[in-house]
Amino acid sequence: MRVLADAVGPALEEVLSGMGIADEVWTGLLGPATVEEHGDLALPCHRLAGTLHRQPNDIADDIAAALGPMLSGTAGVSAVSGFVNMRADPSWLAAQVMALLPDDRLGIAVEQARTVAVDYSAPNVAKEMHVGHLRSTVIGDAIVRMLGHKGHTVYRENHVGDWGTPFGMLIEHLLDLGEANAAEELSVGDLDAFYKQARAKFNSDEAFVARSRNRVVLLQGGDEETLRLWRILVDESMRYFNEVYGMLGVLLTDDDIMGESNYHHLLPVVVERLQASGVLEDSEGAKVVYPPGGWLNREGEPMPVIIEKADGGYNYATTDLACIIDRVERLDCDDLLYVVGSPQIQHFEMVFQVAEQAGFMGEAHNAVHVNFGSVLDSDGKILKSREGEVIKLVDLLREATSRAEQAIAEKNPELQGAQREAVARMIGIGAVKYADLSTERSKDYVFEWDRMLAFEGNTGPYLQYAHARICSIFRRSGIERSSARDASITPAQPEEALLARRLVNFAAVTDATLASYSPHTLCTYLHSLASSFASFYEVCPVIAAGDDATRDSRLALCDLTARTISTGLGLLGIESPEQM
RNA sequence: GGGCGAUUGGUGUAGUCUGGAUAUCAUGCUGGCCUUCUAAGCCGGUGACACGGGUUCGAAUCCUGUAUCGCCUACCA
Repeated sequence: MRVLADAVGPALEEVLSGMGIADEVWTGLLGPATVEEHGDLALPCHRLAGTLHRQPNDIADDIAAALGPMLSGTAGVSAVSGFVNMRADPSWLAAQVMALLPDDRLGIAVEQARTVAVDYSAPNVAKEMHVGHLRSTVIGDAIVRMLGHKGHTVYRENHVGDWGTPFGMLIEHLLDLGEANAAEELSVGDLDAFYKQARAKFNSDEAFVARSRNRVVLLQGGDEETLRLWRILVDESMRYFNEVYGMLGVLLTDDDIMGESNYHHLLPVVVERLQASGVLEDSEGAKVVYPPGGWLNREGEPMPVIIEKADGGYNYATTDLACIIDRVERLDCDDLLYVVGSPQIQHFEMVFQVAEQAGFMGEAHNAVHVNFGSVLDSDGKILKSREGEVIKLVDLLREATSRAEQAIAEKNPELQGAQREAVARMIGIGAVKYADLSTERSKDYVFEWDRMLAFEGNTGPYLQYAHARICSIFRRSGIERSSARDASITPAQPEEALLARRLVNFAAVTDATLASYSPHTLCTYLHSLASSFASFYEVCPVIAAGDDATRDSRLALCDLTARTISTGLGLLGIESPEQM
């Protein structure tokens, strides 16, 4: 509990410095009490025993005795088996919660603005978006929202795969189909079929292969007609991606597209600058850089980053270096975030090392690979679009929405028509997003329909349900939400006190979430908040509370809980319906 | 072969960075709770730190070895 730690800090410092304990020693020991009955904060004293030459129990007793009077009105202090425990005083807690009531930001501070580029989503033109693309898009979206809320300047960078050798093949297939037919084919959203047809011809038809190779040369050379055809592929794909983004409700727009083709003209510049900085070497006809990480290949020989291939072509790493230059020098970014899967850990480590070595980034720049685990099939293999039938993202989202609509029809038949559809969308999409955001991002997970579409337990709908119930209380009481905000809060019942404790932690949890770019931290918190609300809801009648003071206090707790849930879910890119 | 990472109740999962008291939550199974604000809910029971060493007053957490799994290991992106 950060607010309590801040509040008791000065008193602890006074007592412990009097005992000859340095600040950095005890601040490292102070933490949340691991046993809830003991309190909110604990200071284990066992490690002090050596330096003070006394028993941990005696040390804890002495600290507690000195601290107790000083913290009167803030926290109750006790000593148990070598731990000093501090429990927030109900009146102090009430004051903290009441301070949040009029605060639109619910305690979340605006920070000194940094400029941050977030690279995420990055689908491939003329390829289907499948469930594997979900994580980058959803995690990136949450990080973008949180950064913005903290006052930072954020550049959303959608690094679309819109360039490279497959486009020769794709353009020739487009011509074979005829432009109008091809556009039709693409707009239906069956990108996989289009890609597979092209690939099949490429594998079986030599004339087609020759045309494709020639077409790549024309594309690279800037041939106008070829570029026009390429544009059709890109535009049709982007139209489809935007449809998916619309269903998902993420912030990405056409303005955020910075595909690989945008960096194409910079690639020779990357080579020149690496050359100039003296790190570029020749190896087997290719131009390479050996970053300082001690990387080895299969044969145990030093492994380089390939900047320019022996045939004069460029690699992925070269484009990433061009991106770094662009983001640092044109956008003036402090932080570069890459929301990209874990298999590319080594790639990014090497690229970052090259960028530092060549002076593209300095001490002030902070490049982070926000990696995430793979989506696996039921055999534990990575879901790949090339083999087998892959679940299309749109199908997952449609299924989620339709299951949600079915659930509403059963559980709340009064919701009808367009309103029901809108709520079904919020619940269905919220469930899918929450399922993806709520586990630690670096872990792999096995894709299961029922896991992604669960509406019970630790799920998005559970949090939305708590929110909707609160809205319902206000609807029935006829009391305006805003009128609850100058109430006096008295957390008399244990359920009320627990709810208050959780509410007060929101800002600290949000900061911790952003510090590690781990949306699951916020998810875990919001679930515990919703859970403590549900317990409160069972035992603390609000509208039918015995007296006005209790009712107003509870209404204020409800209002604050609803705002915390909707703000928290909002930071994750999940909506909070008022009814469900 | 080398490198990186993972392993927590039947299942899924938090905690591991920064060691602390009785390991979180969910699901499953099980026993209760709808004439009062939405039962997508609440209350109770059940059940887990891969294995072996080491460091420490104290290890899921740090070090080390083993097993199993995943990823990466130069001209794909």
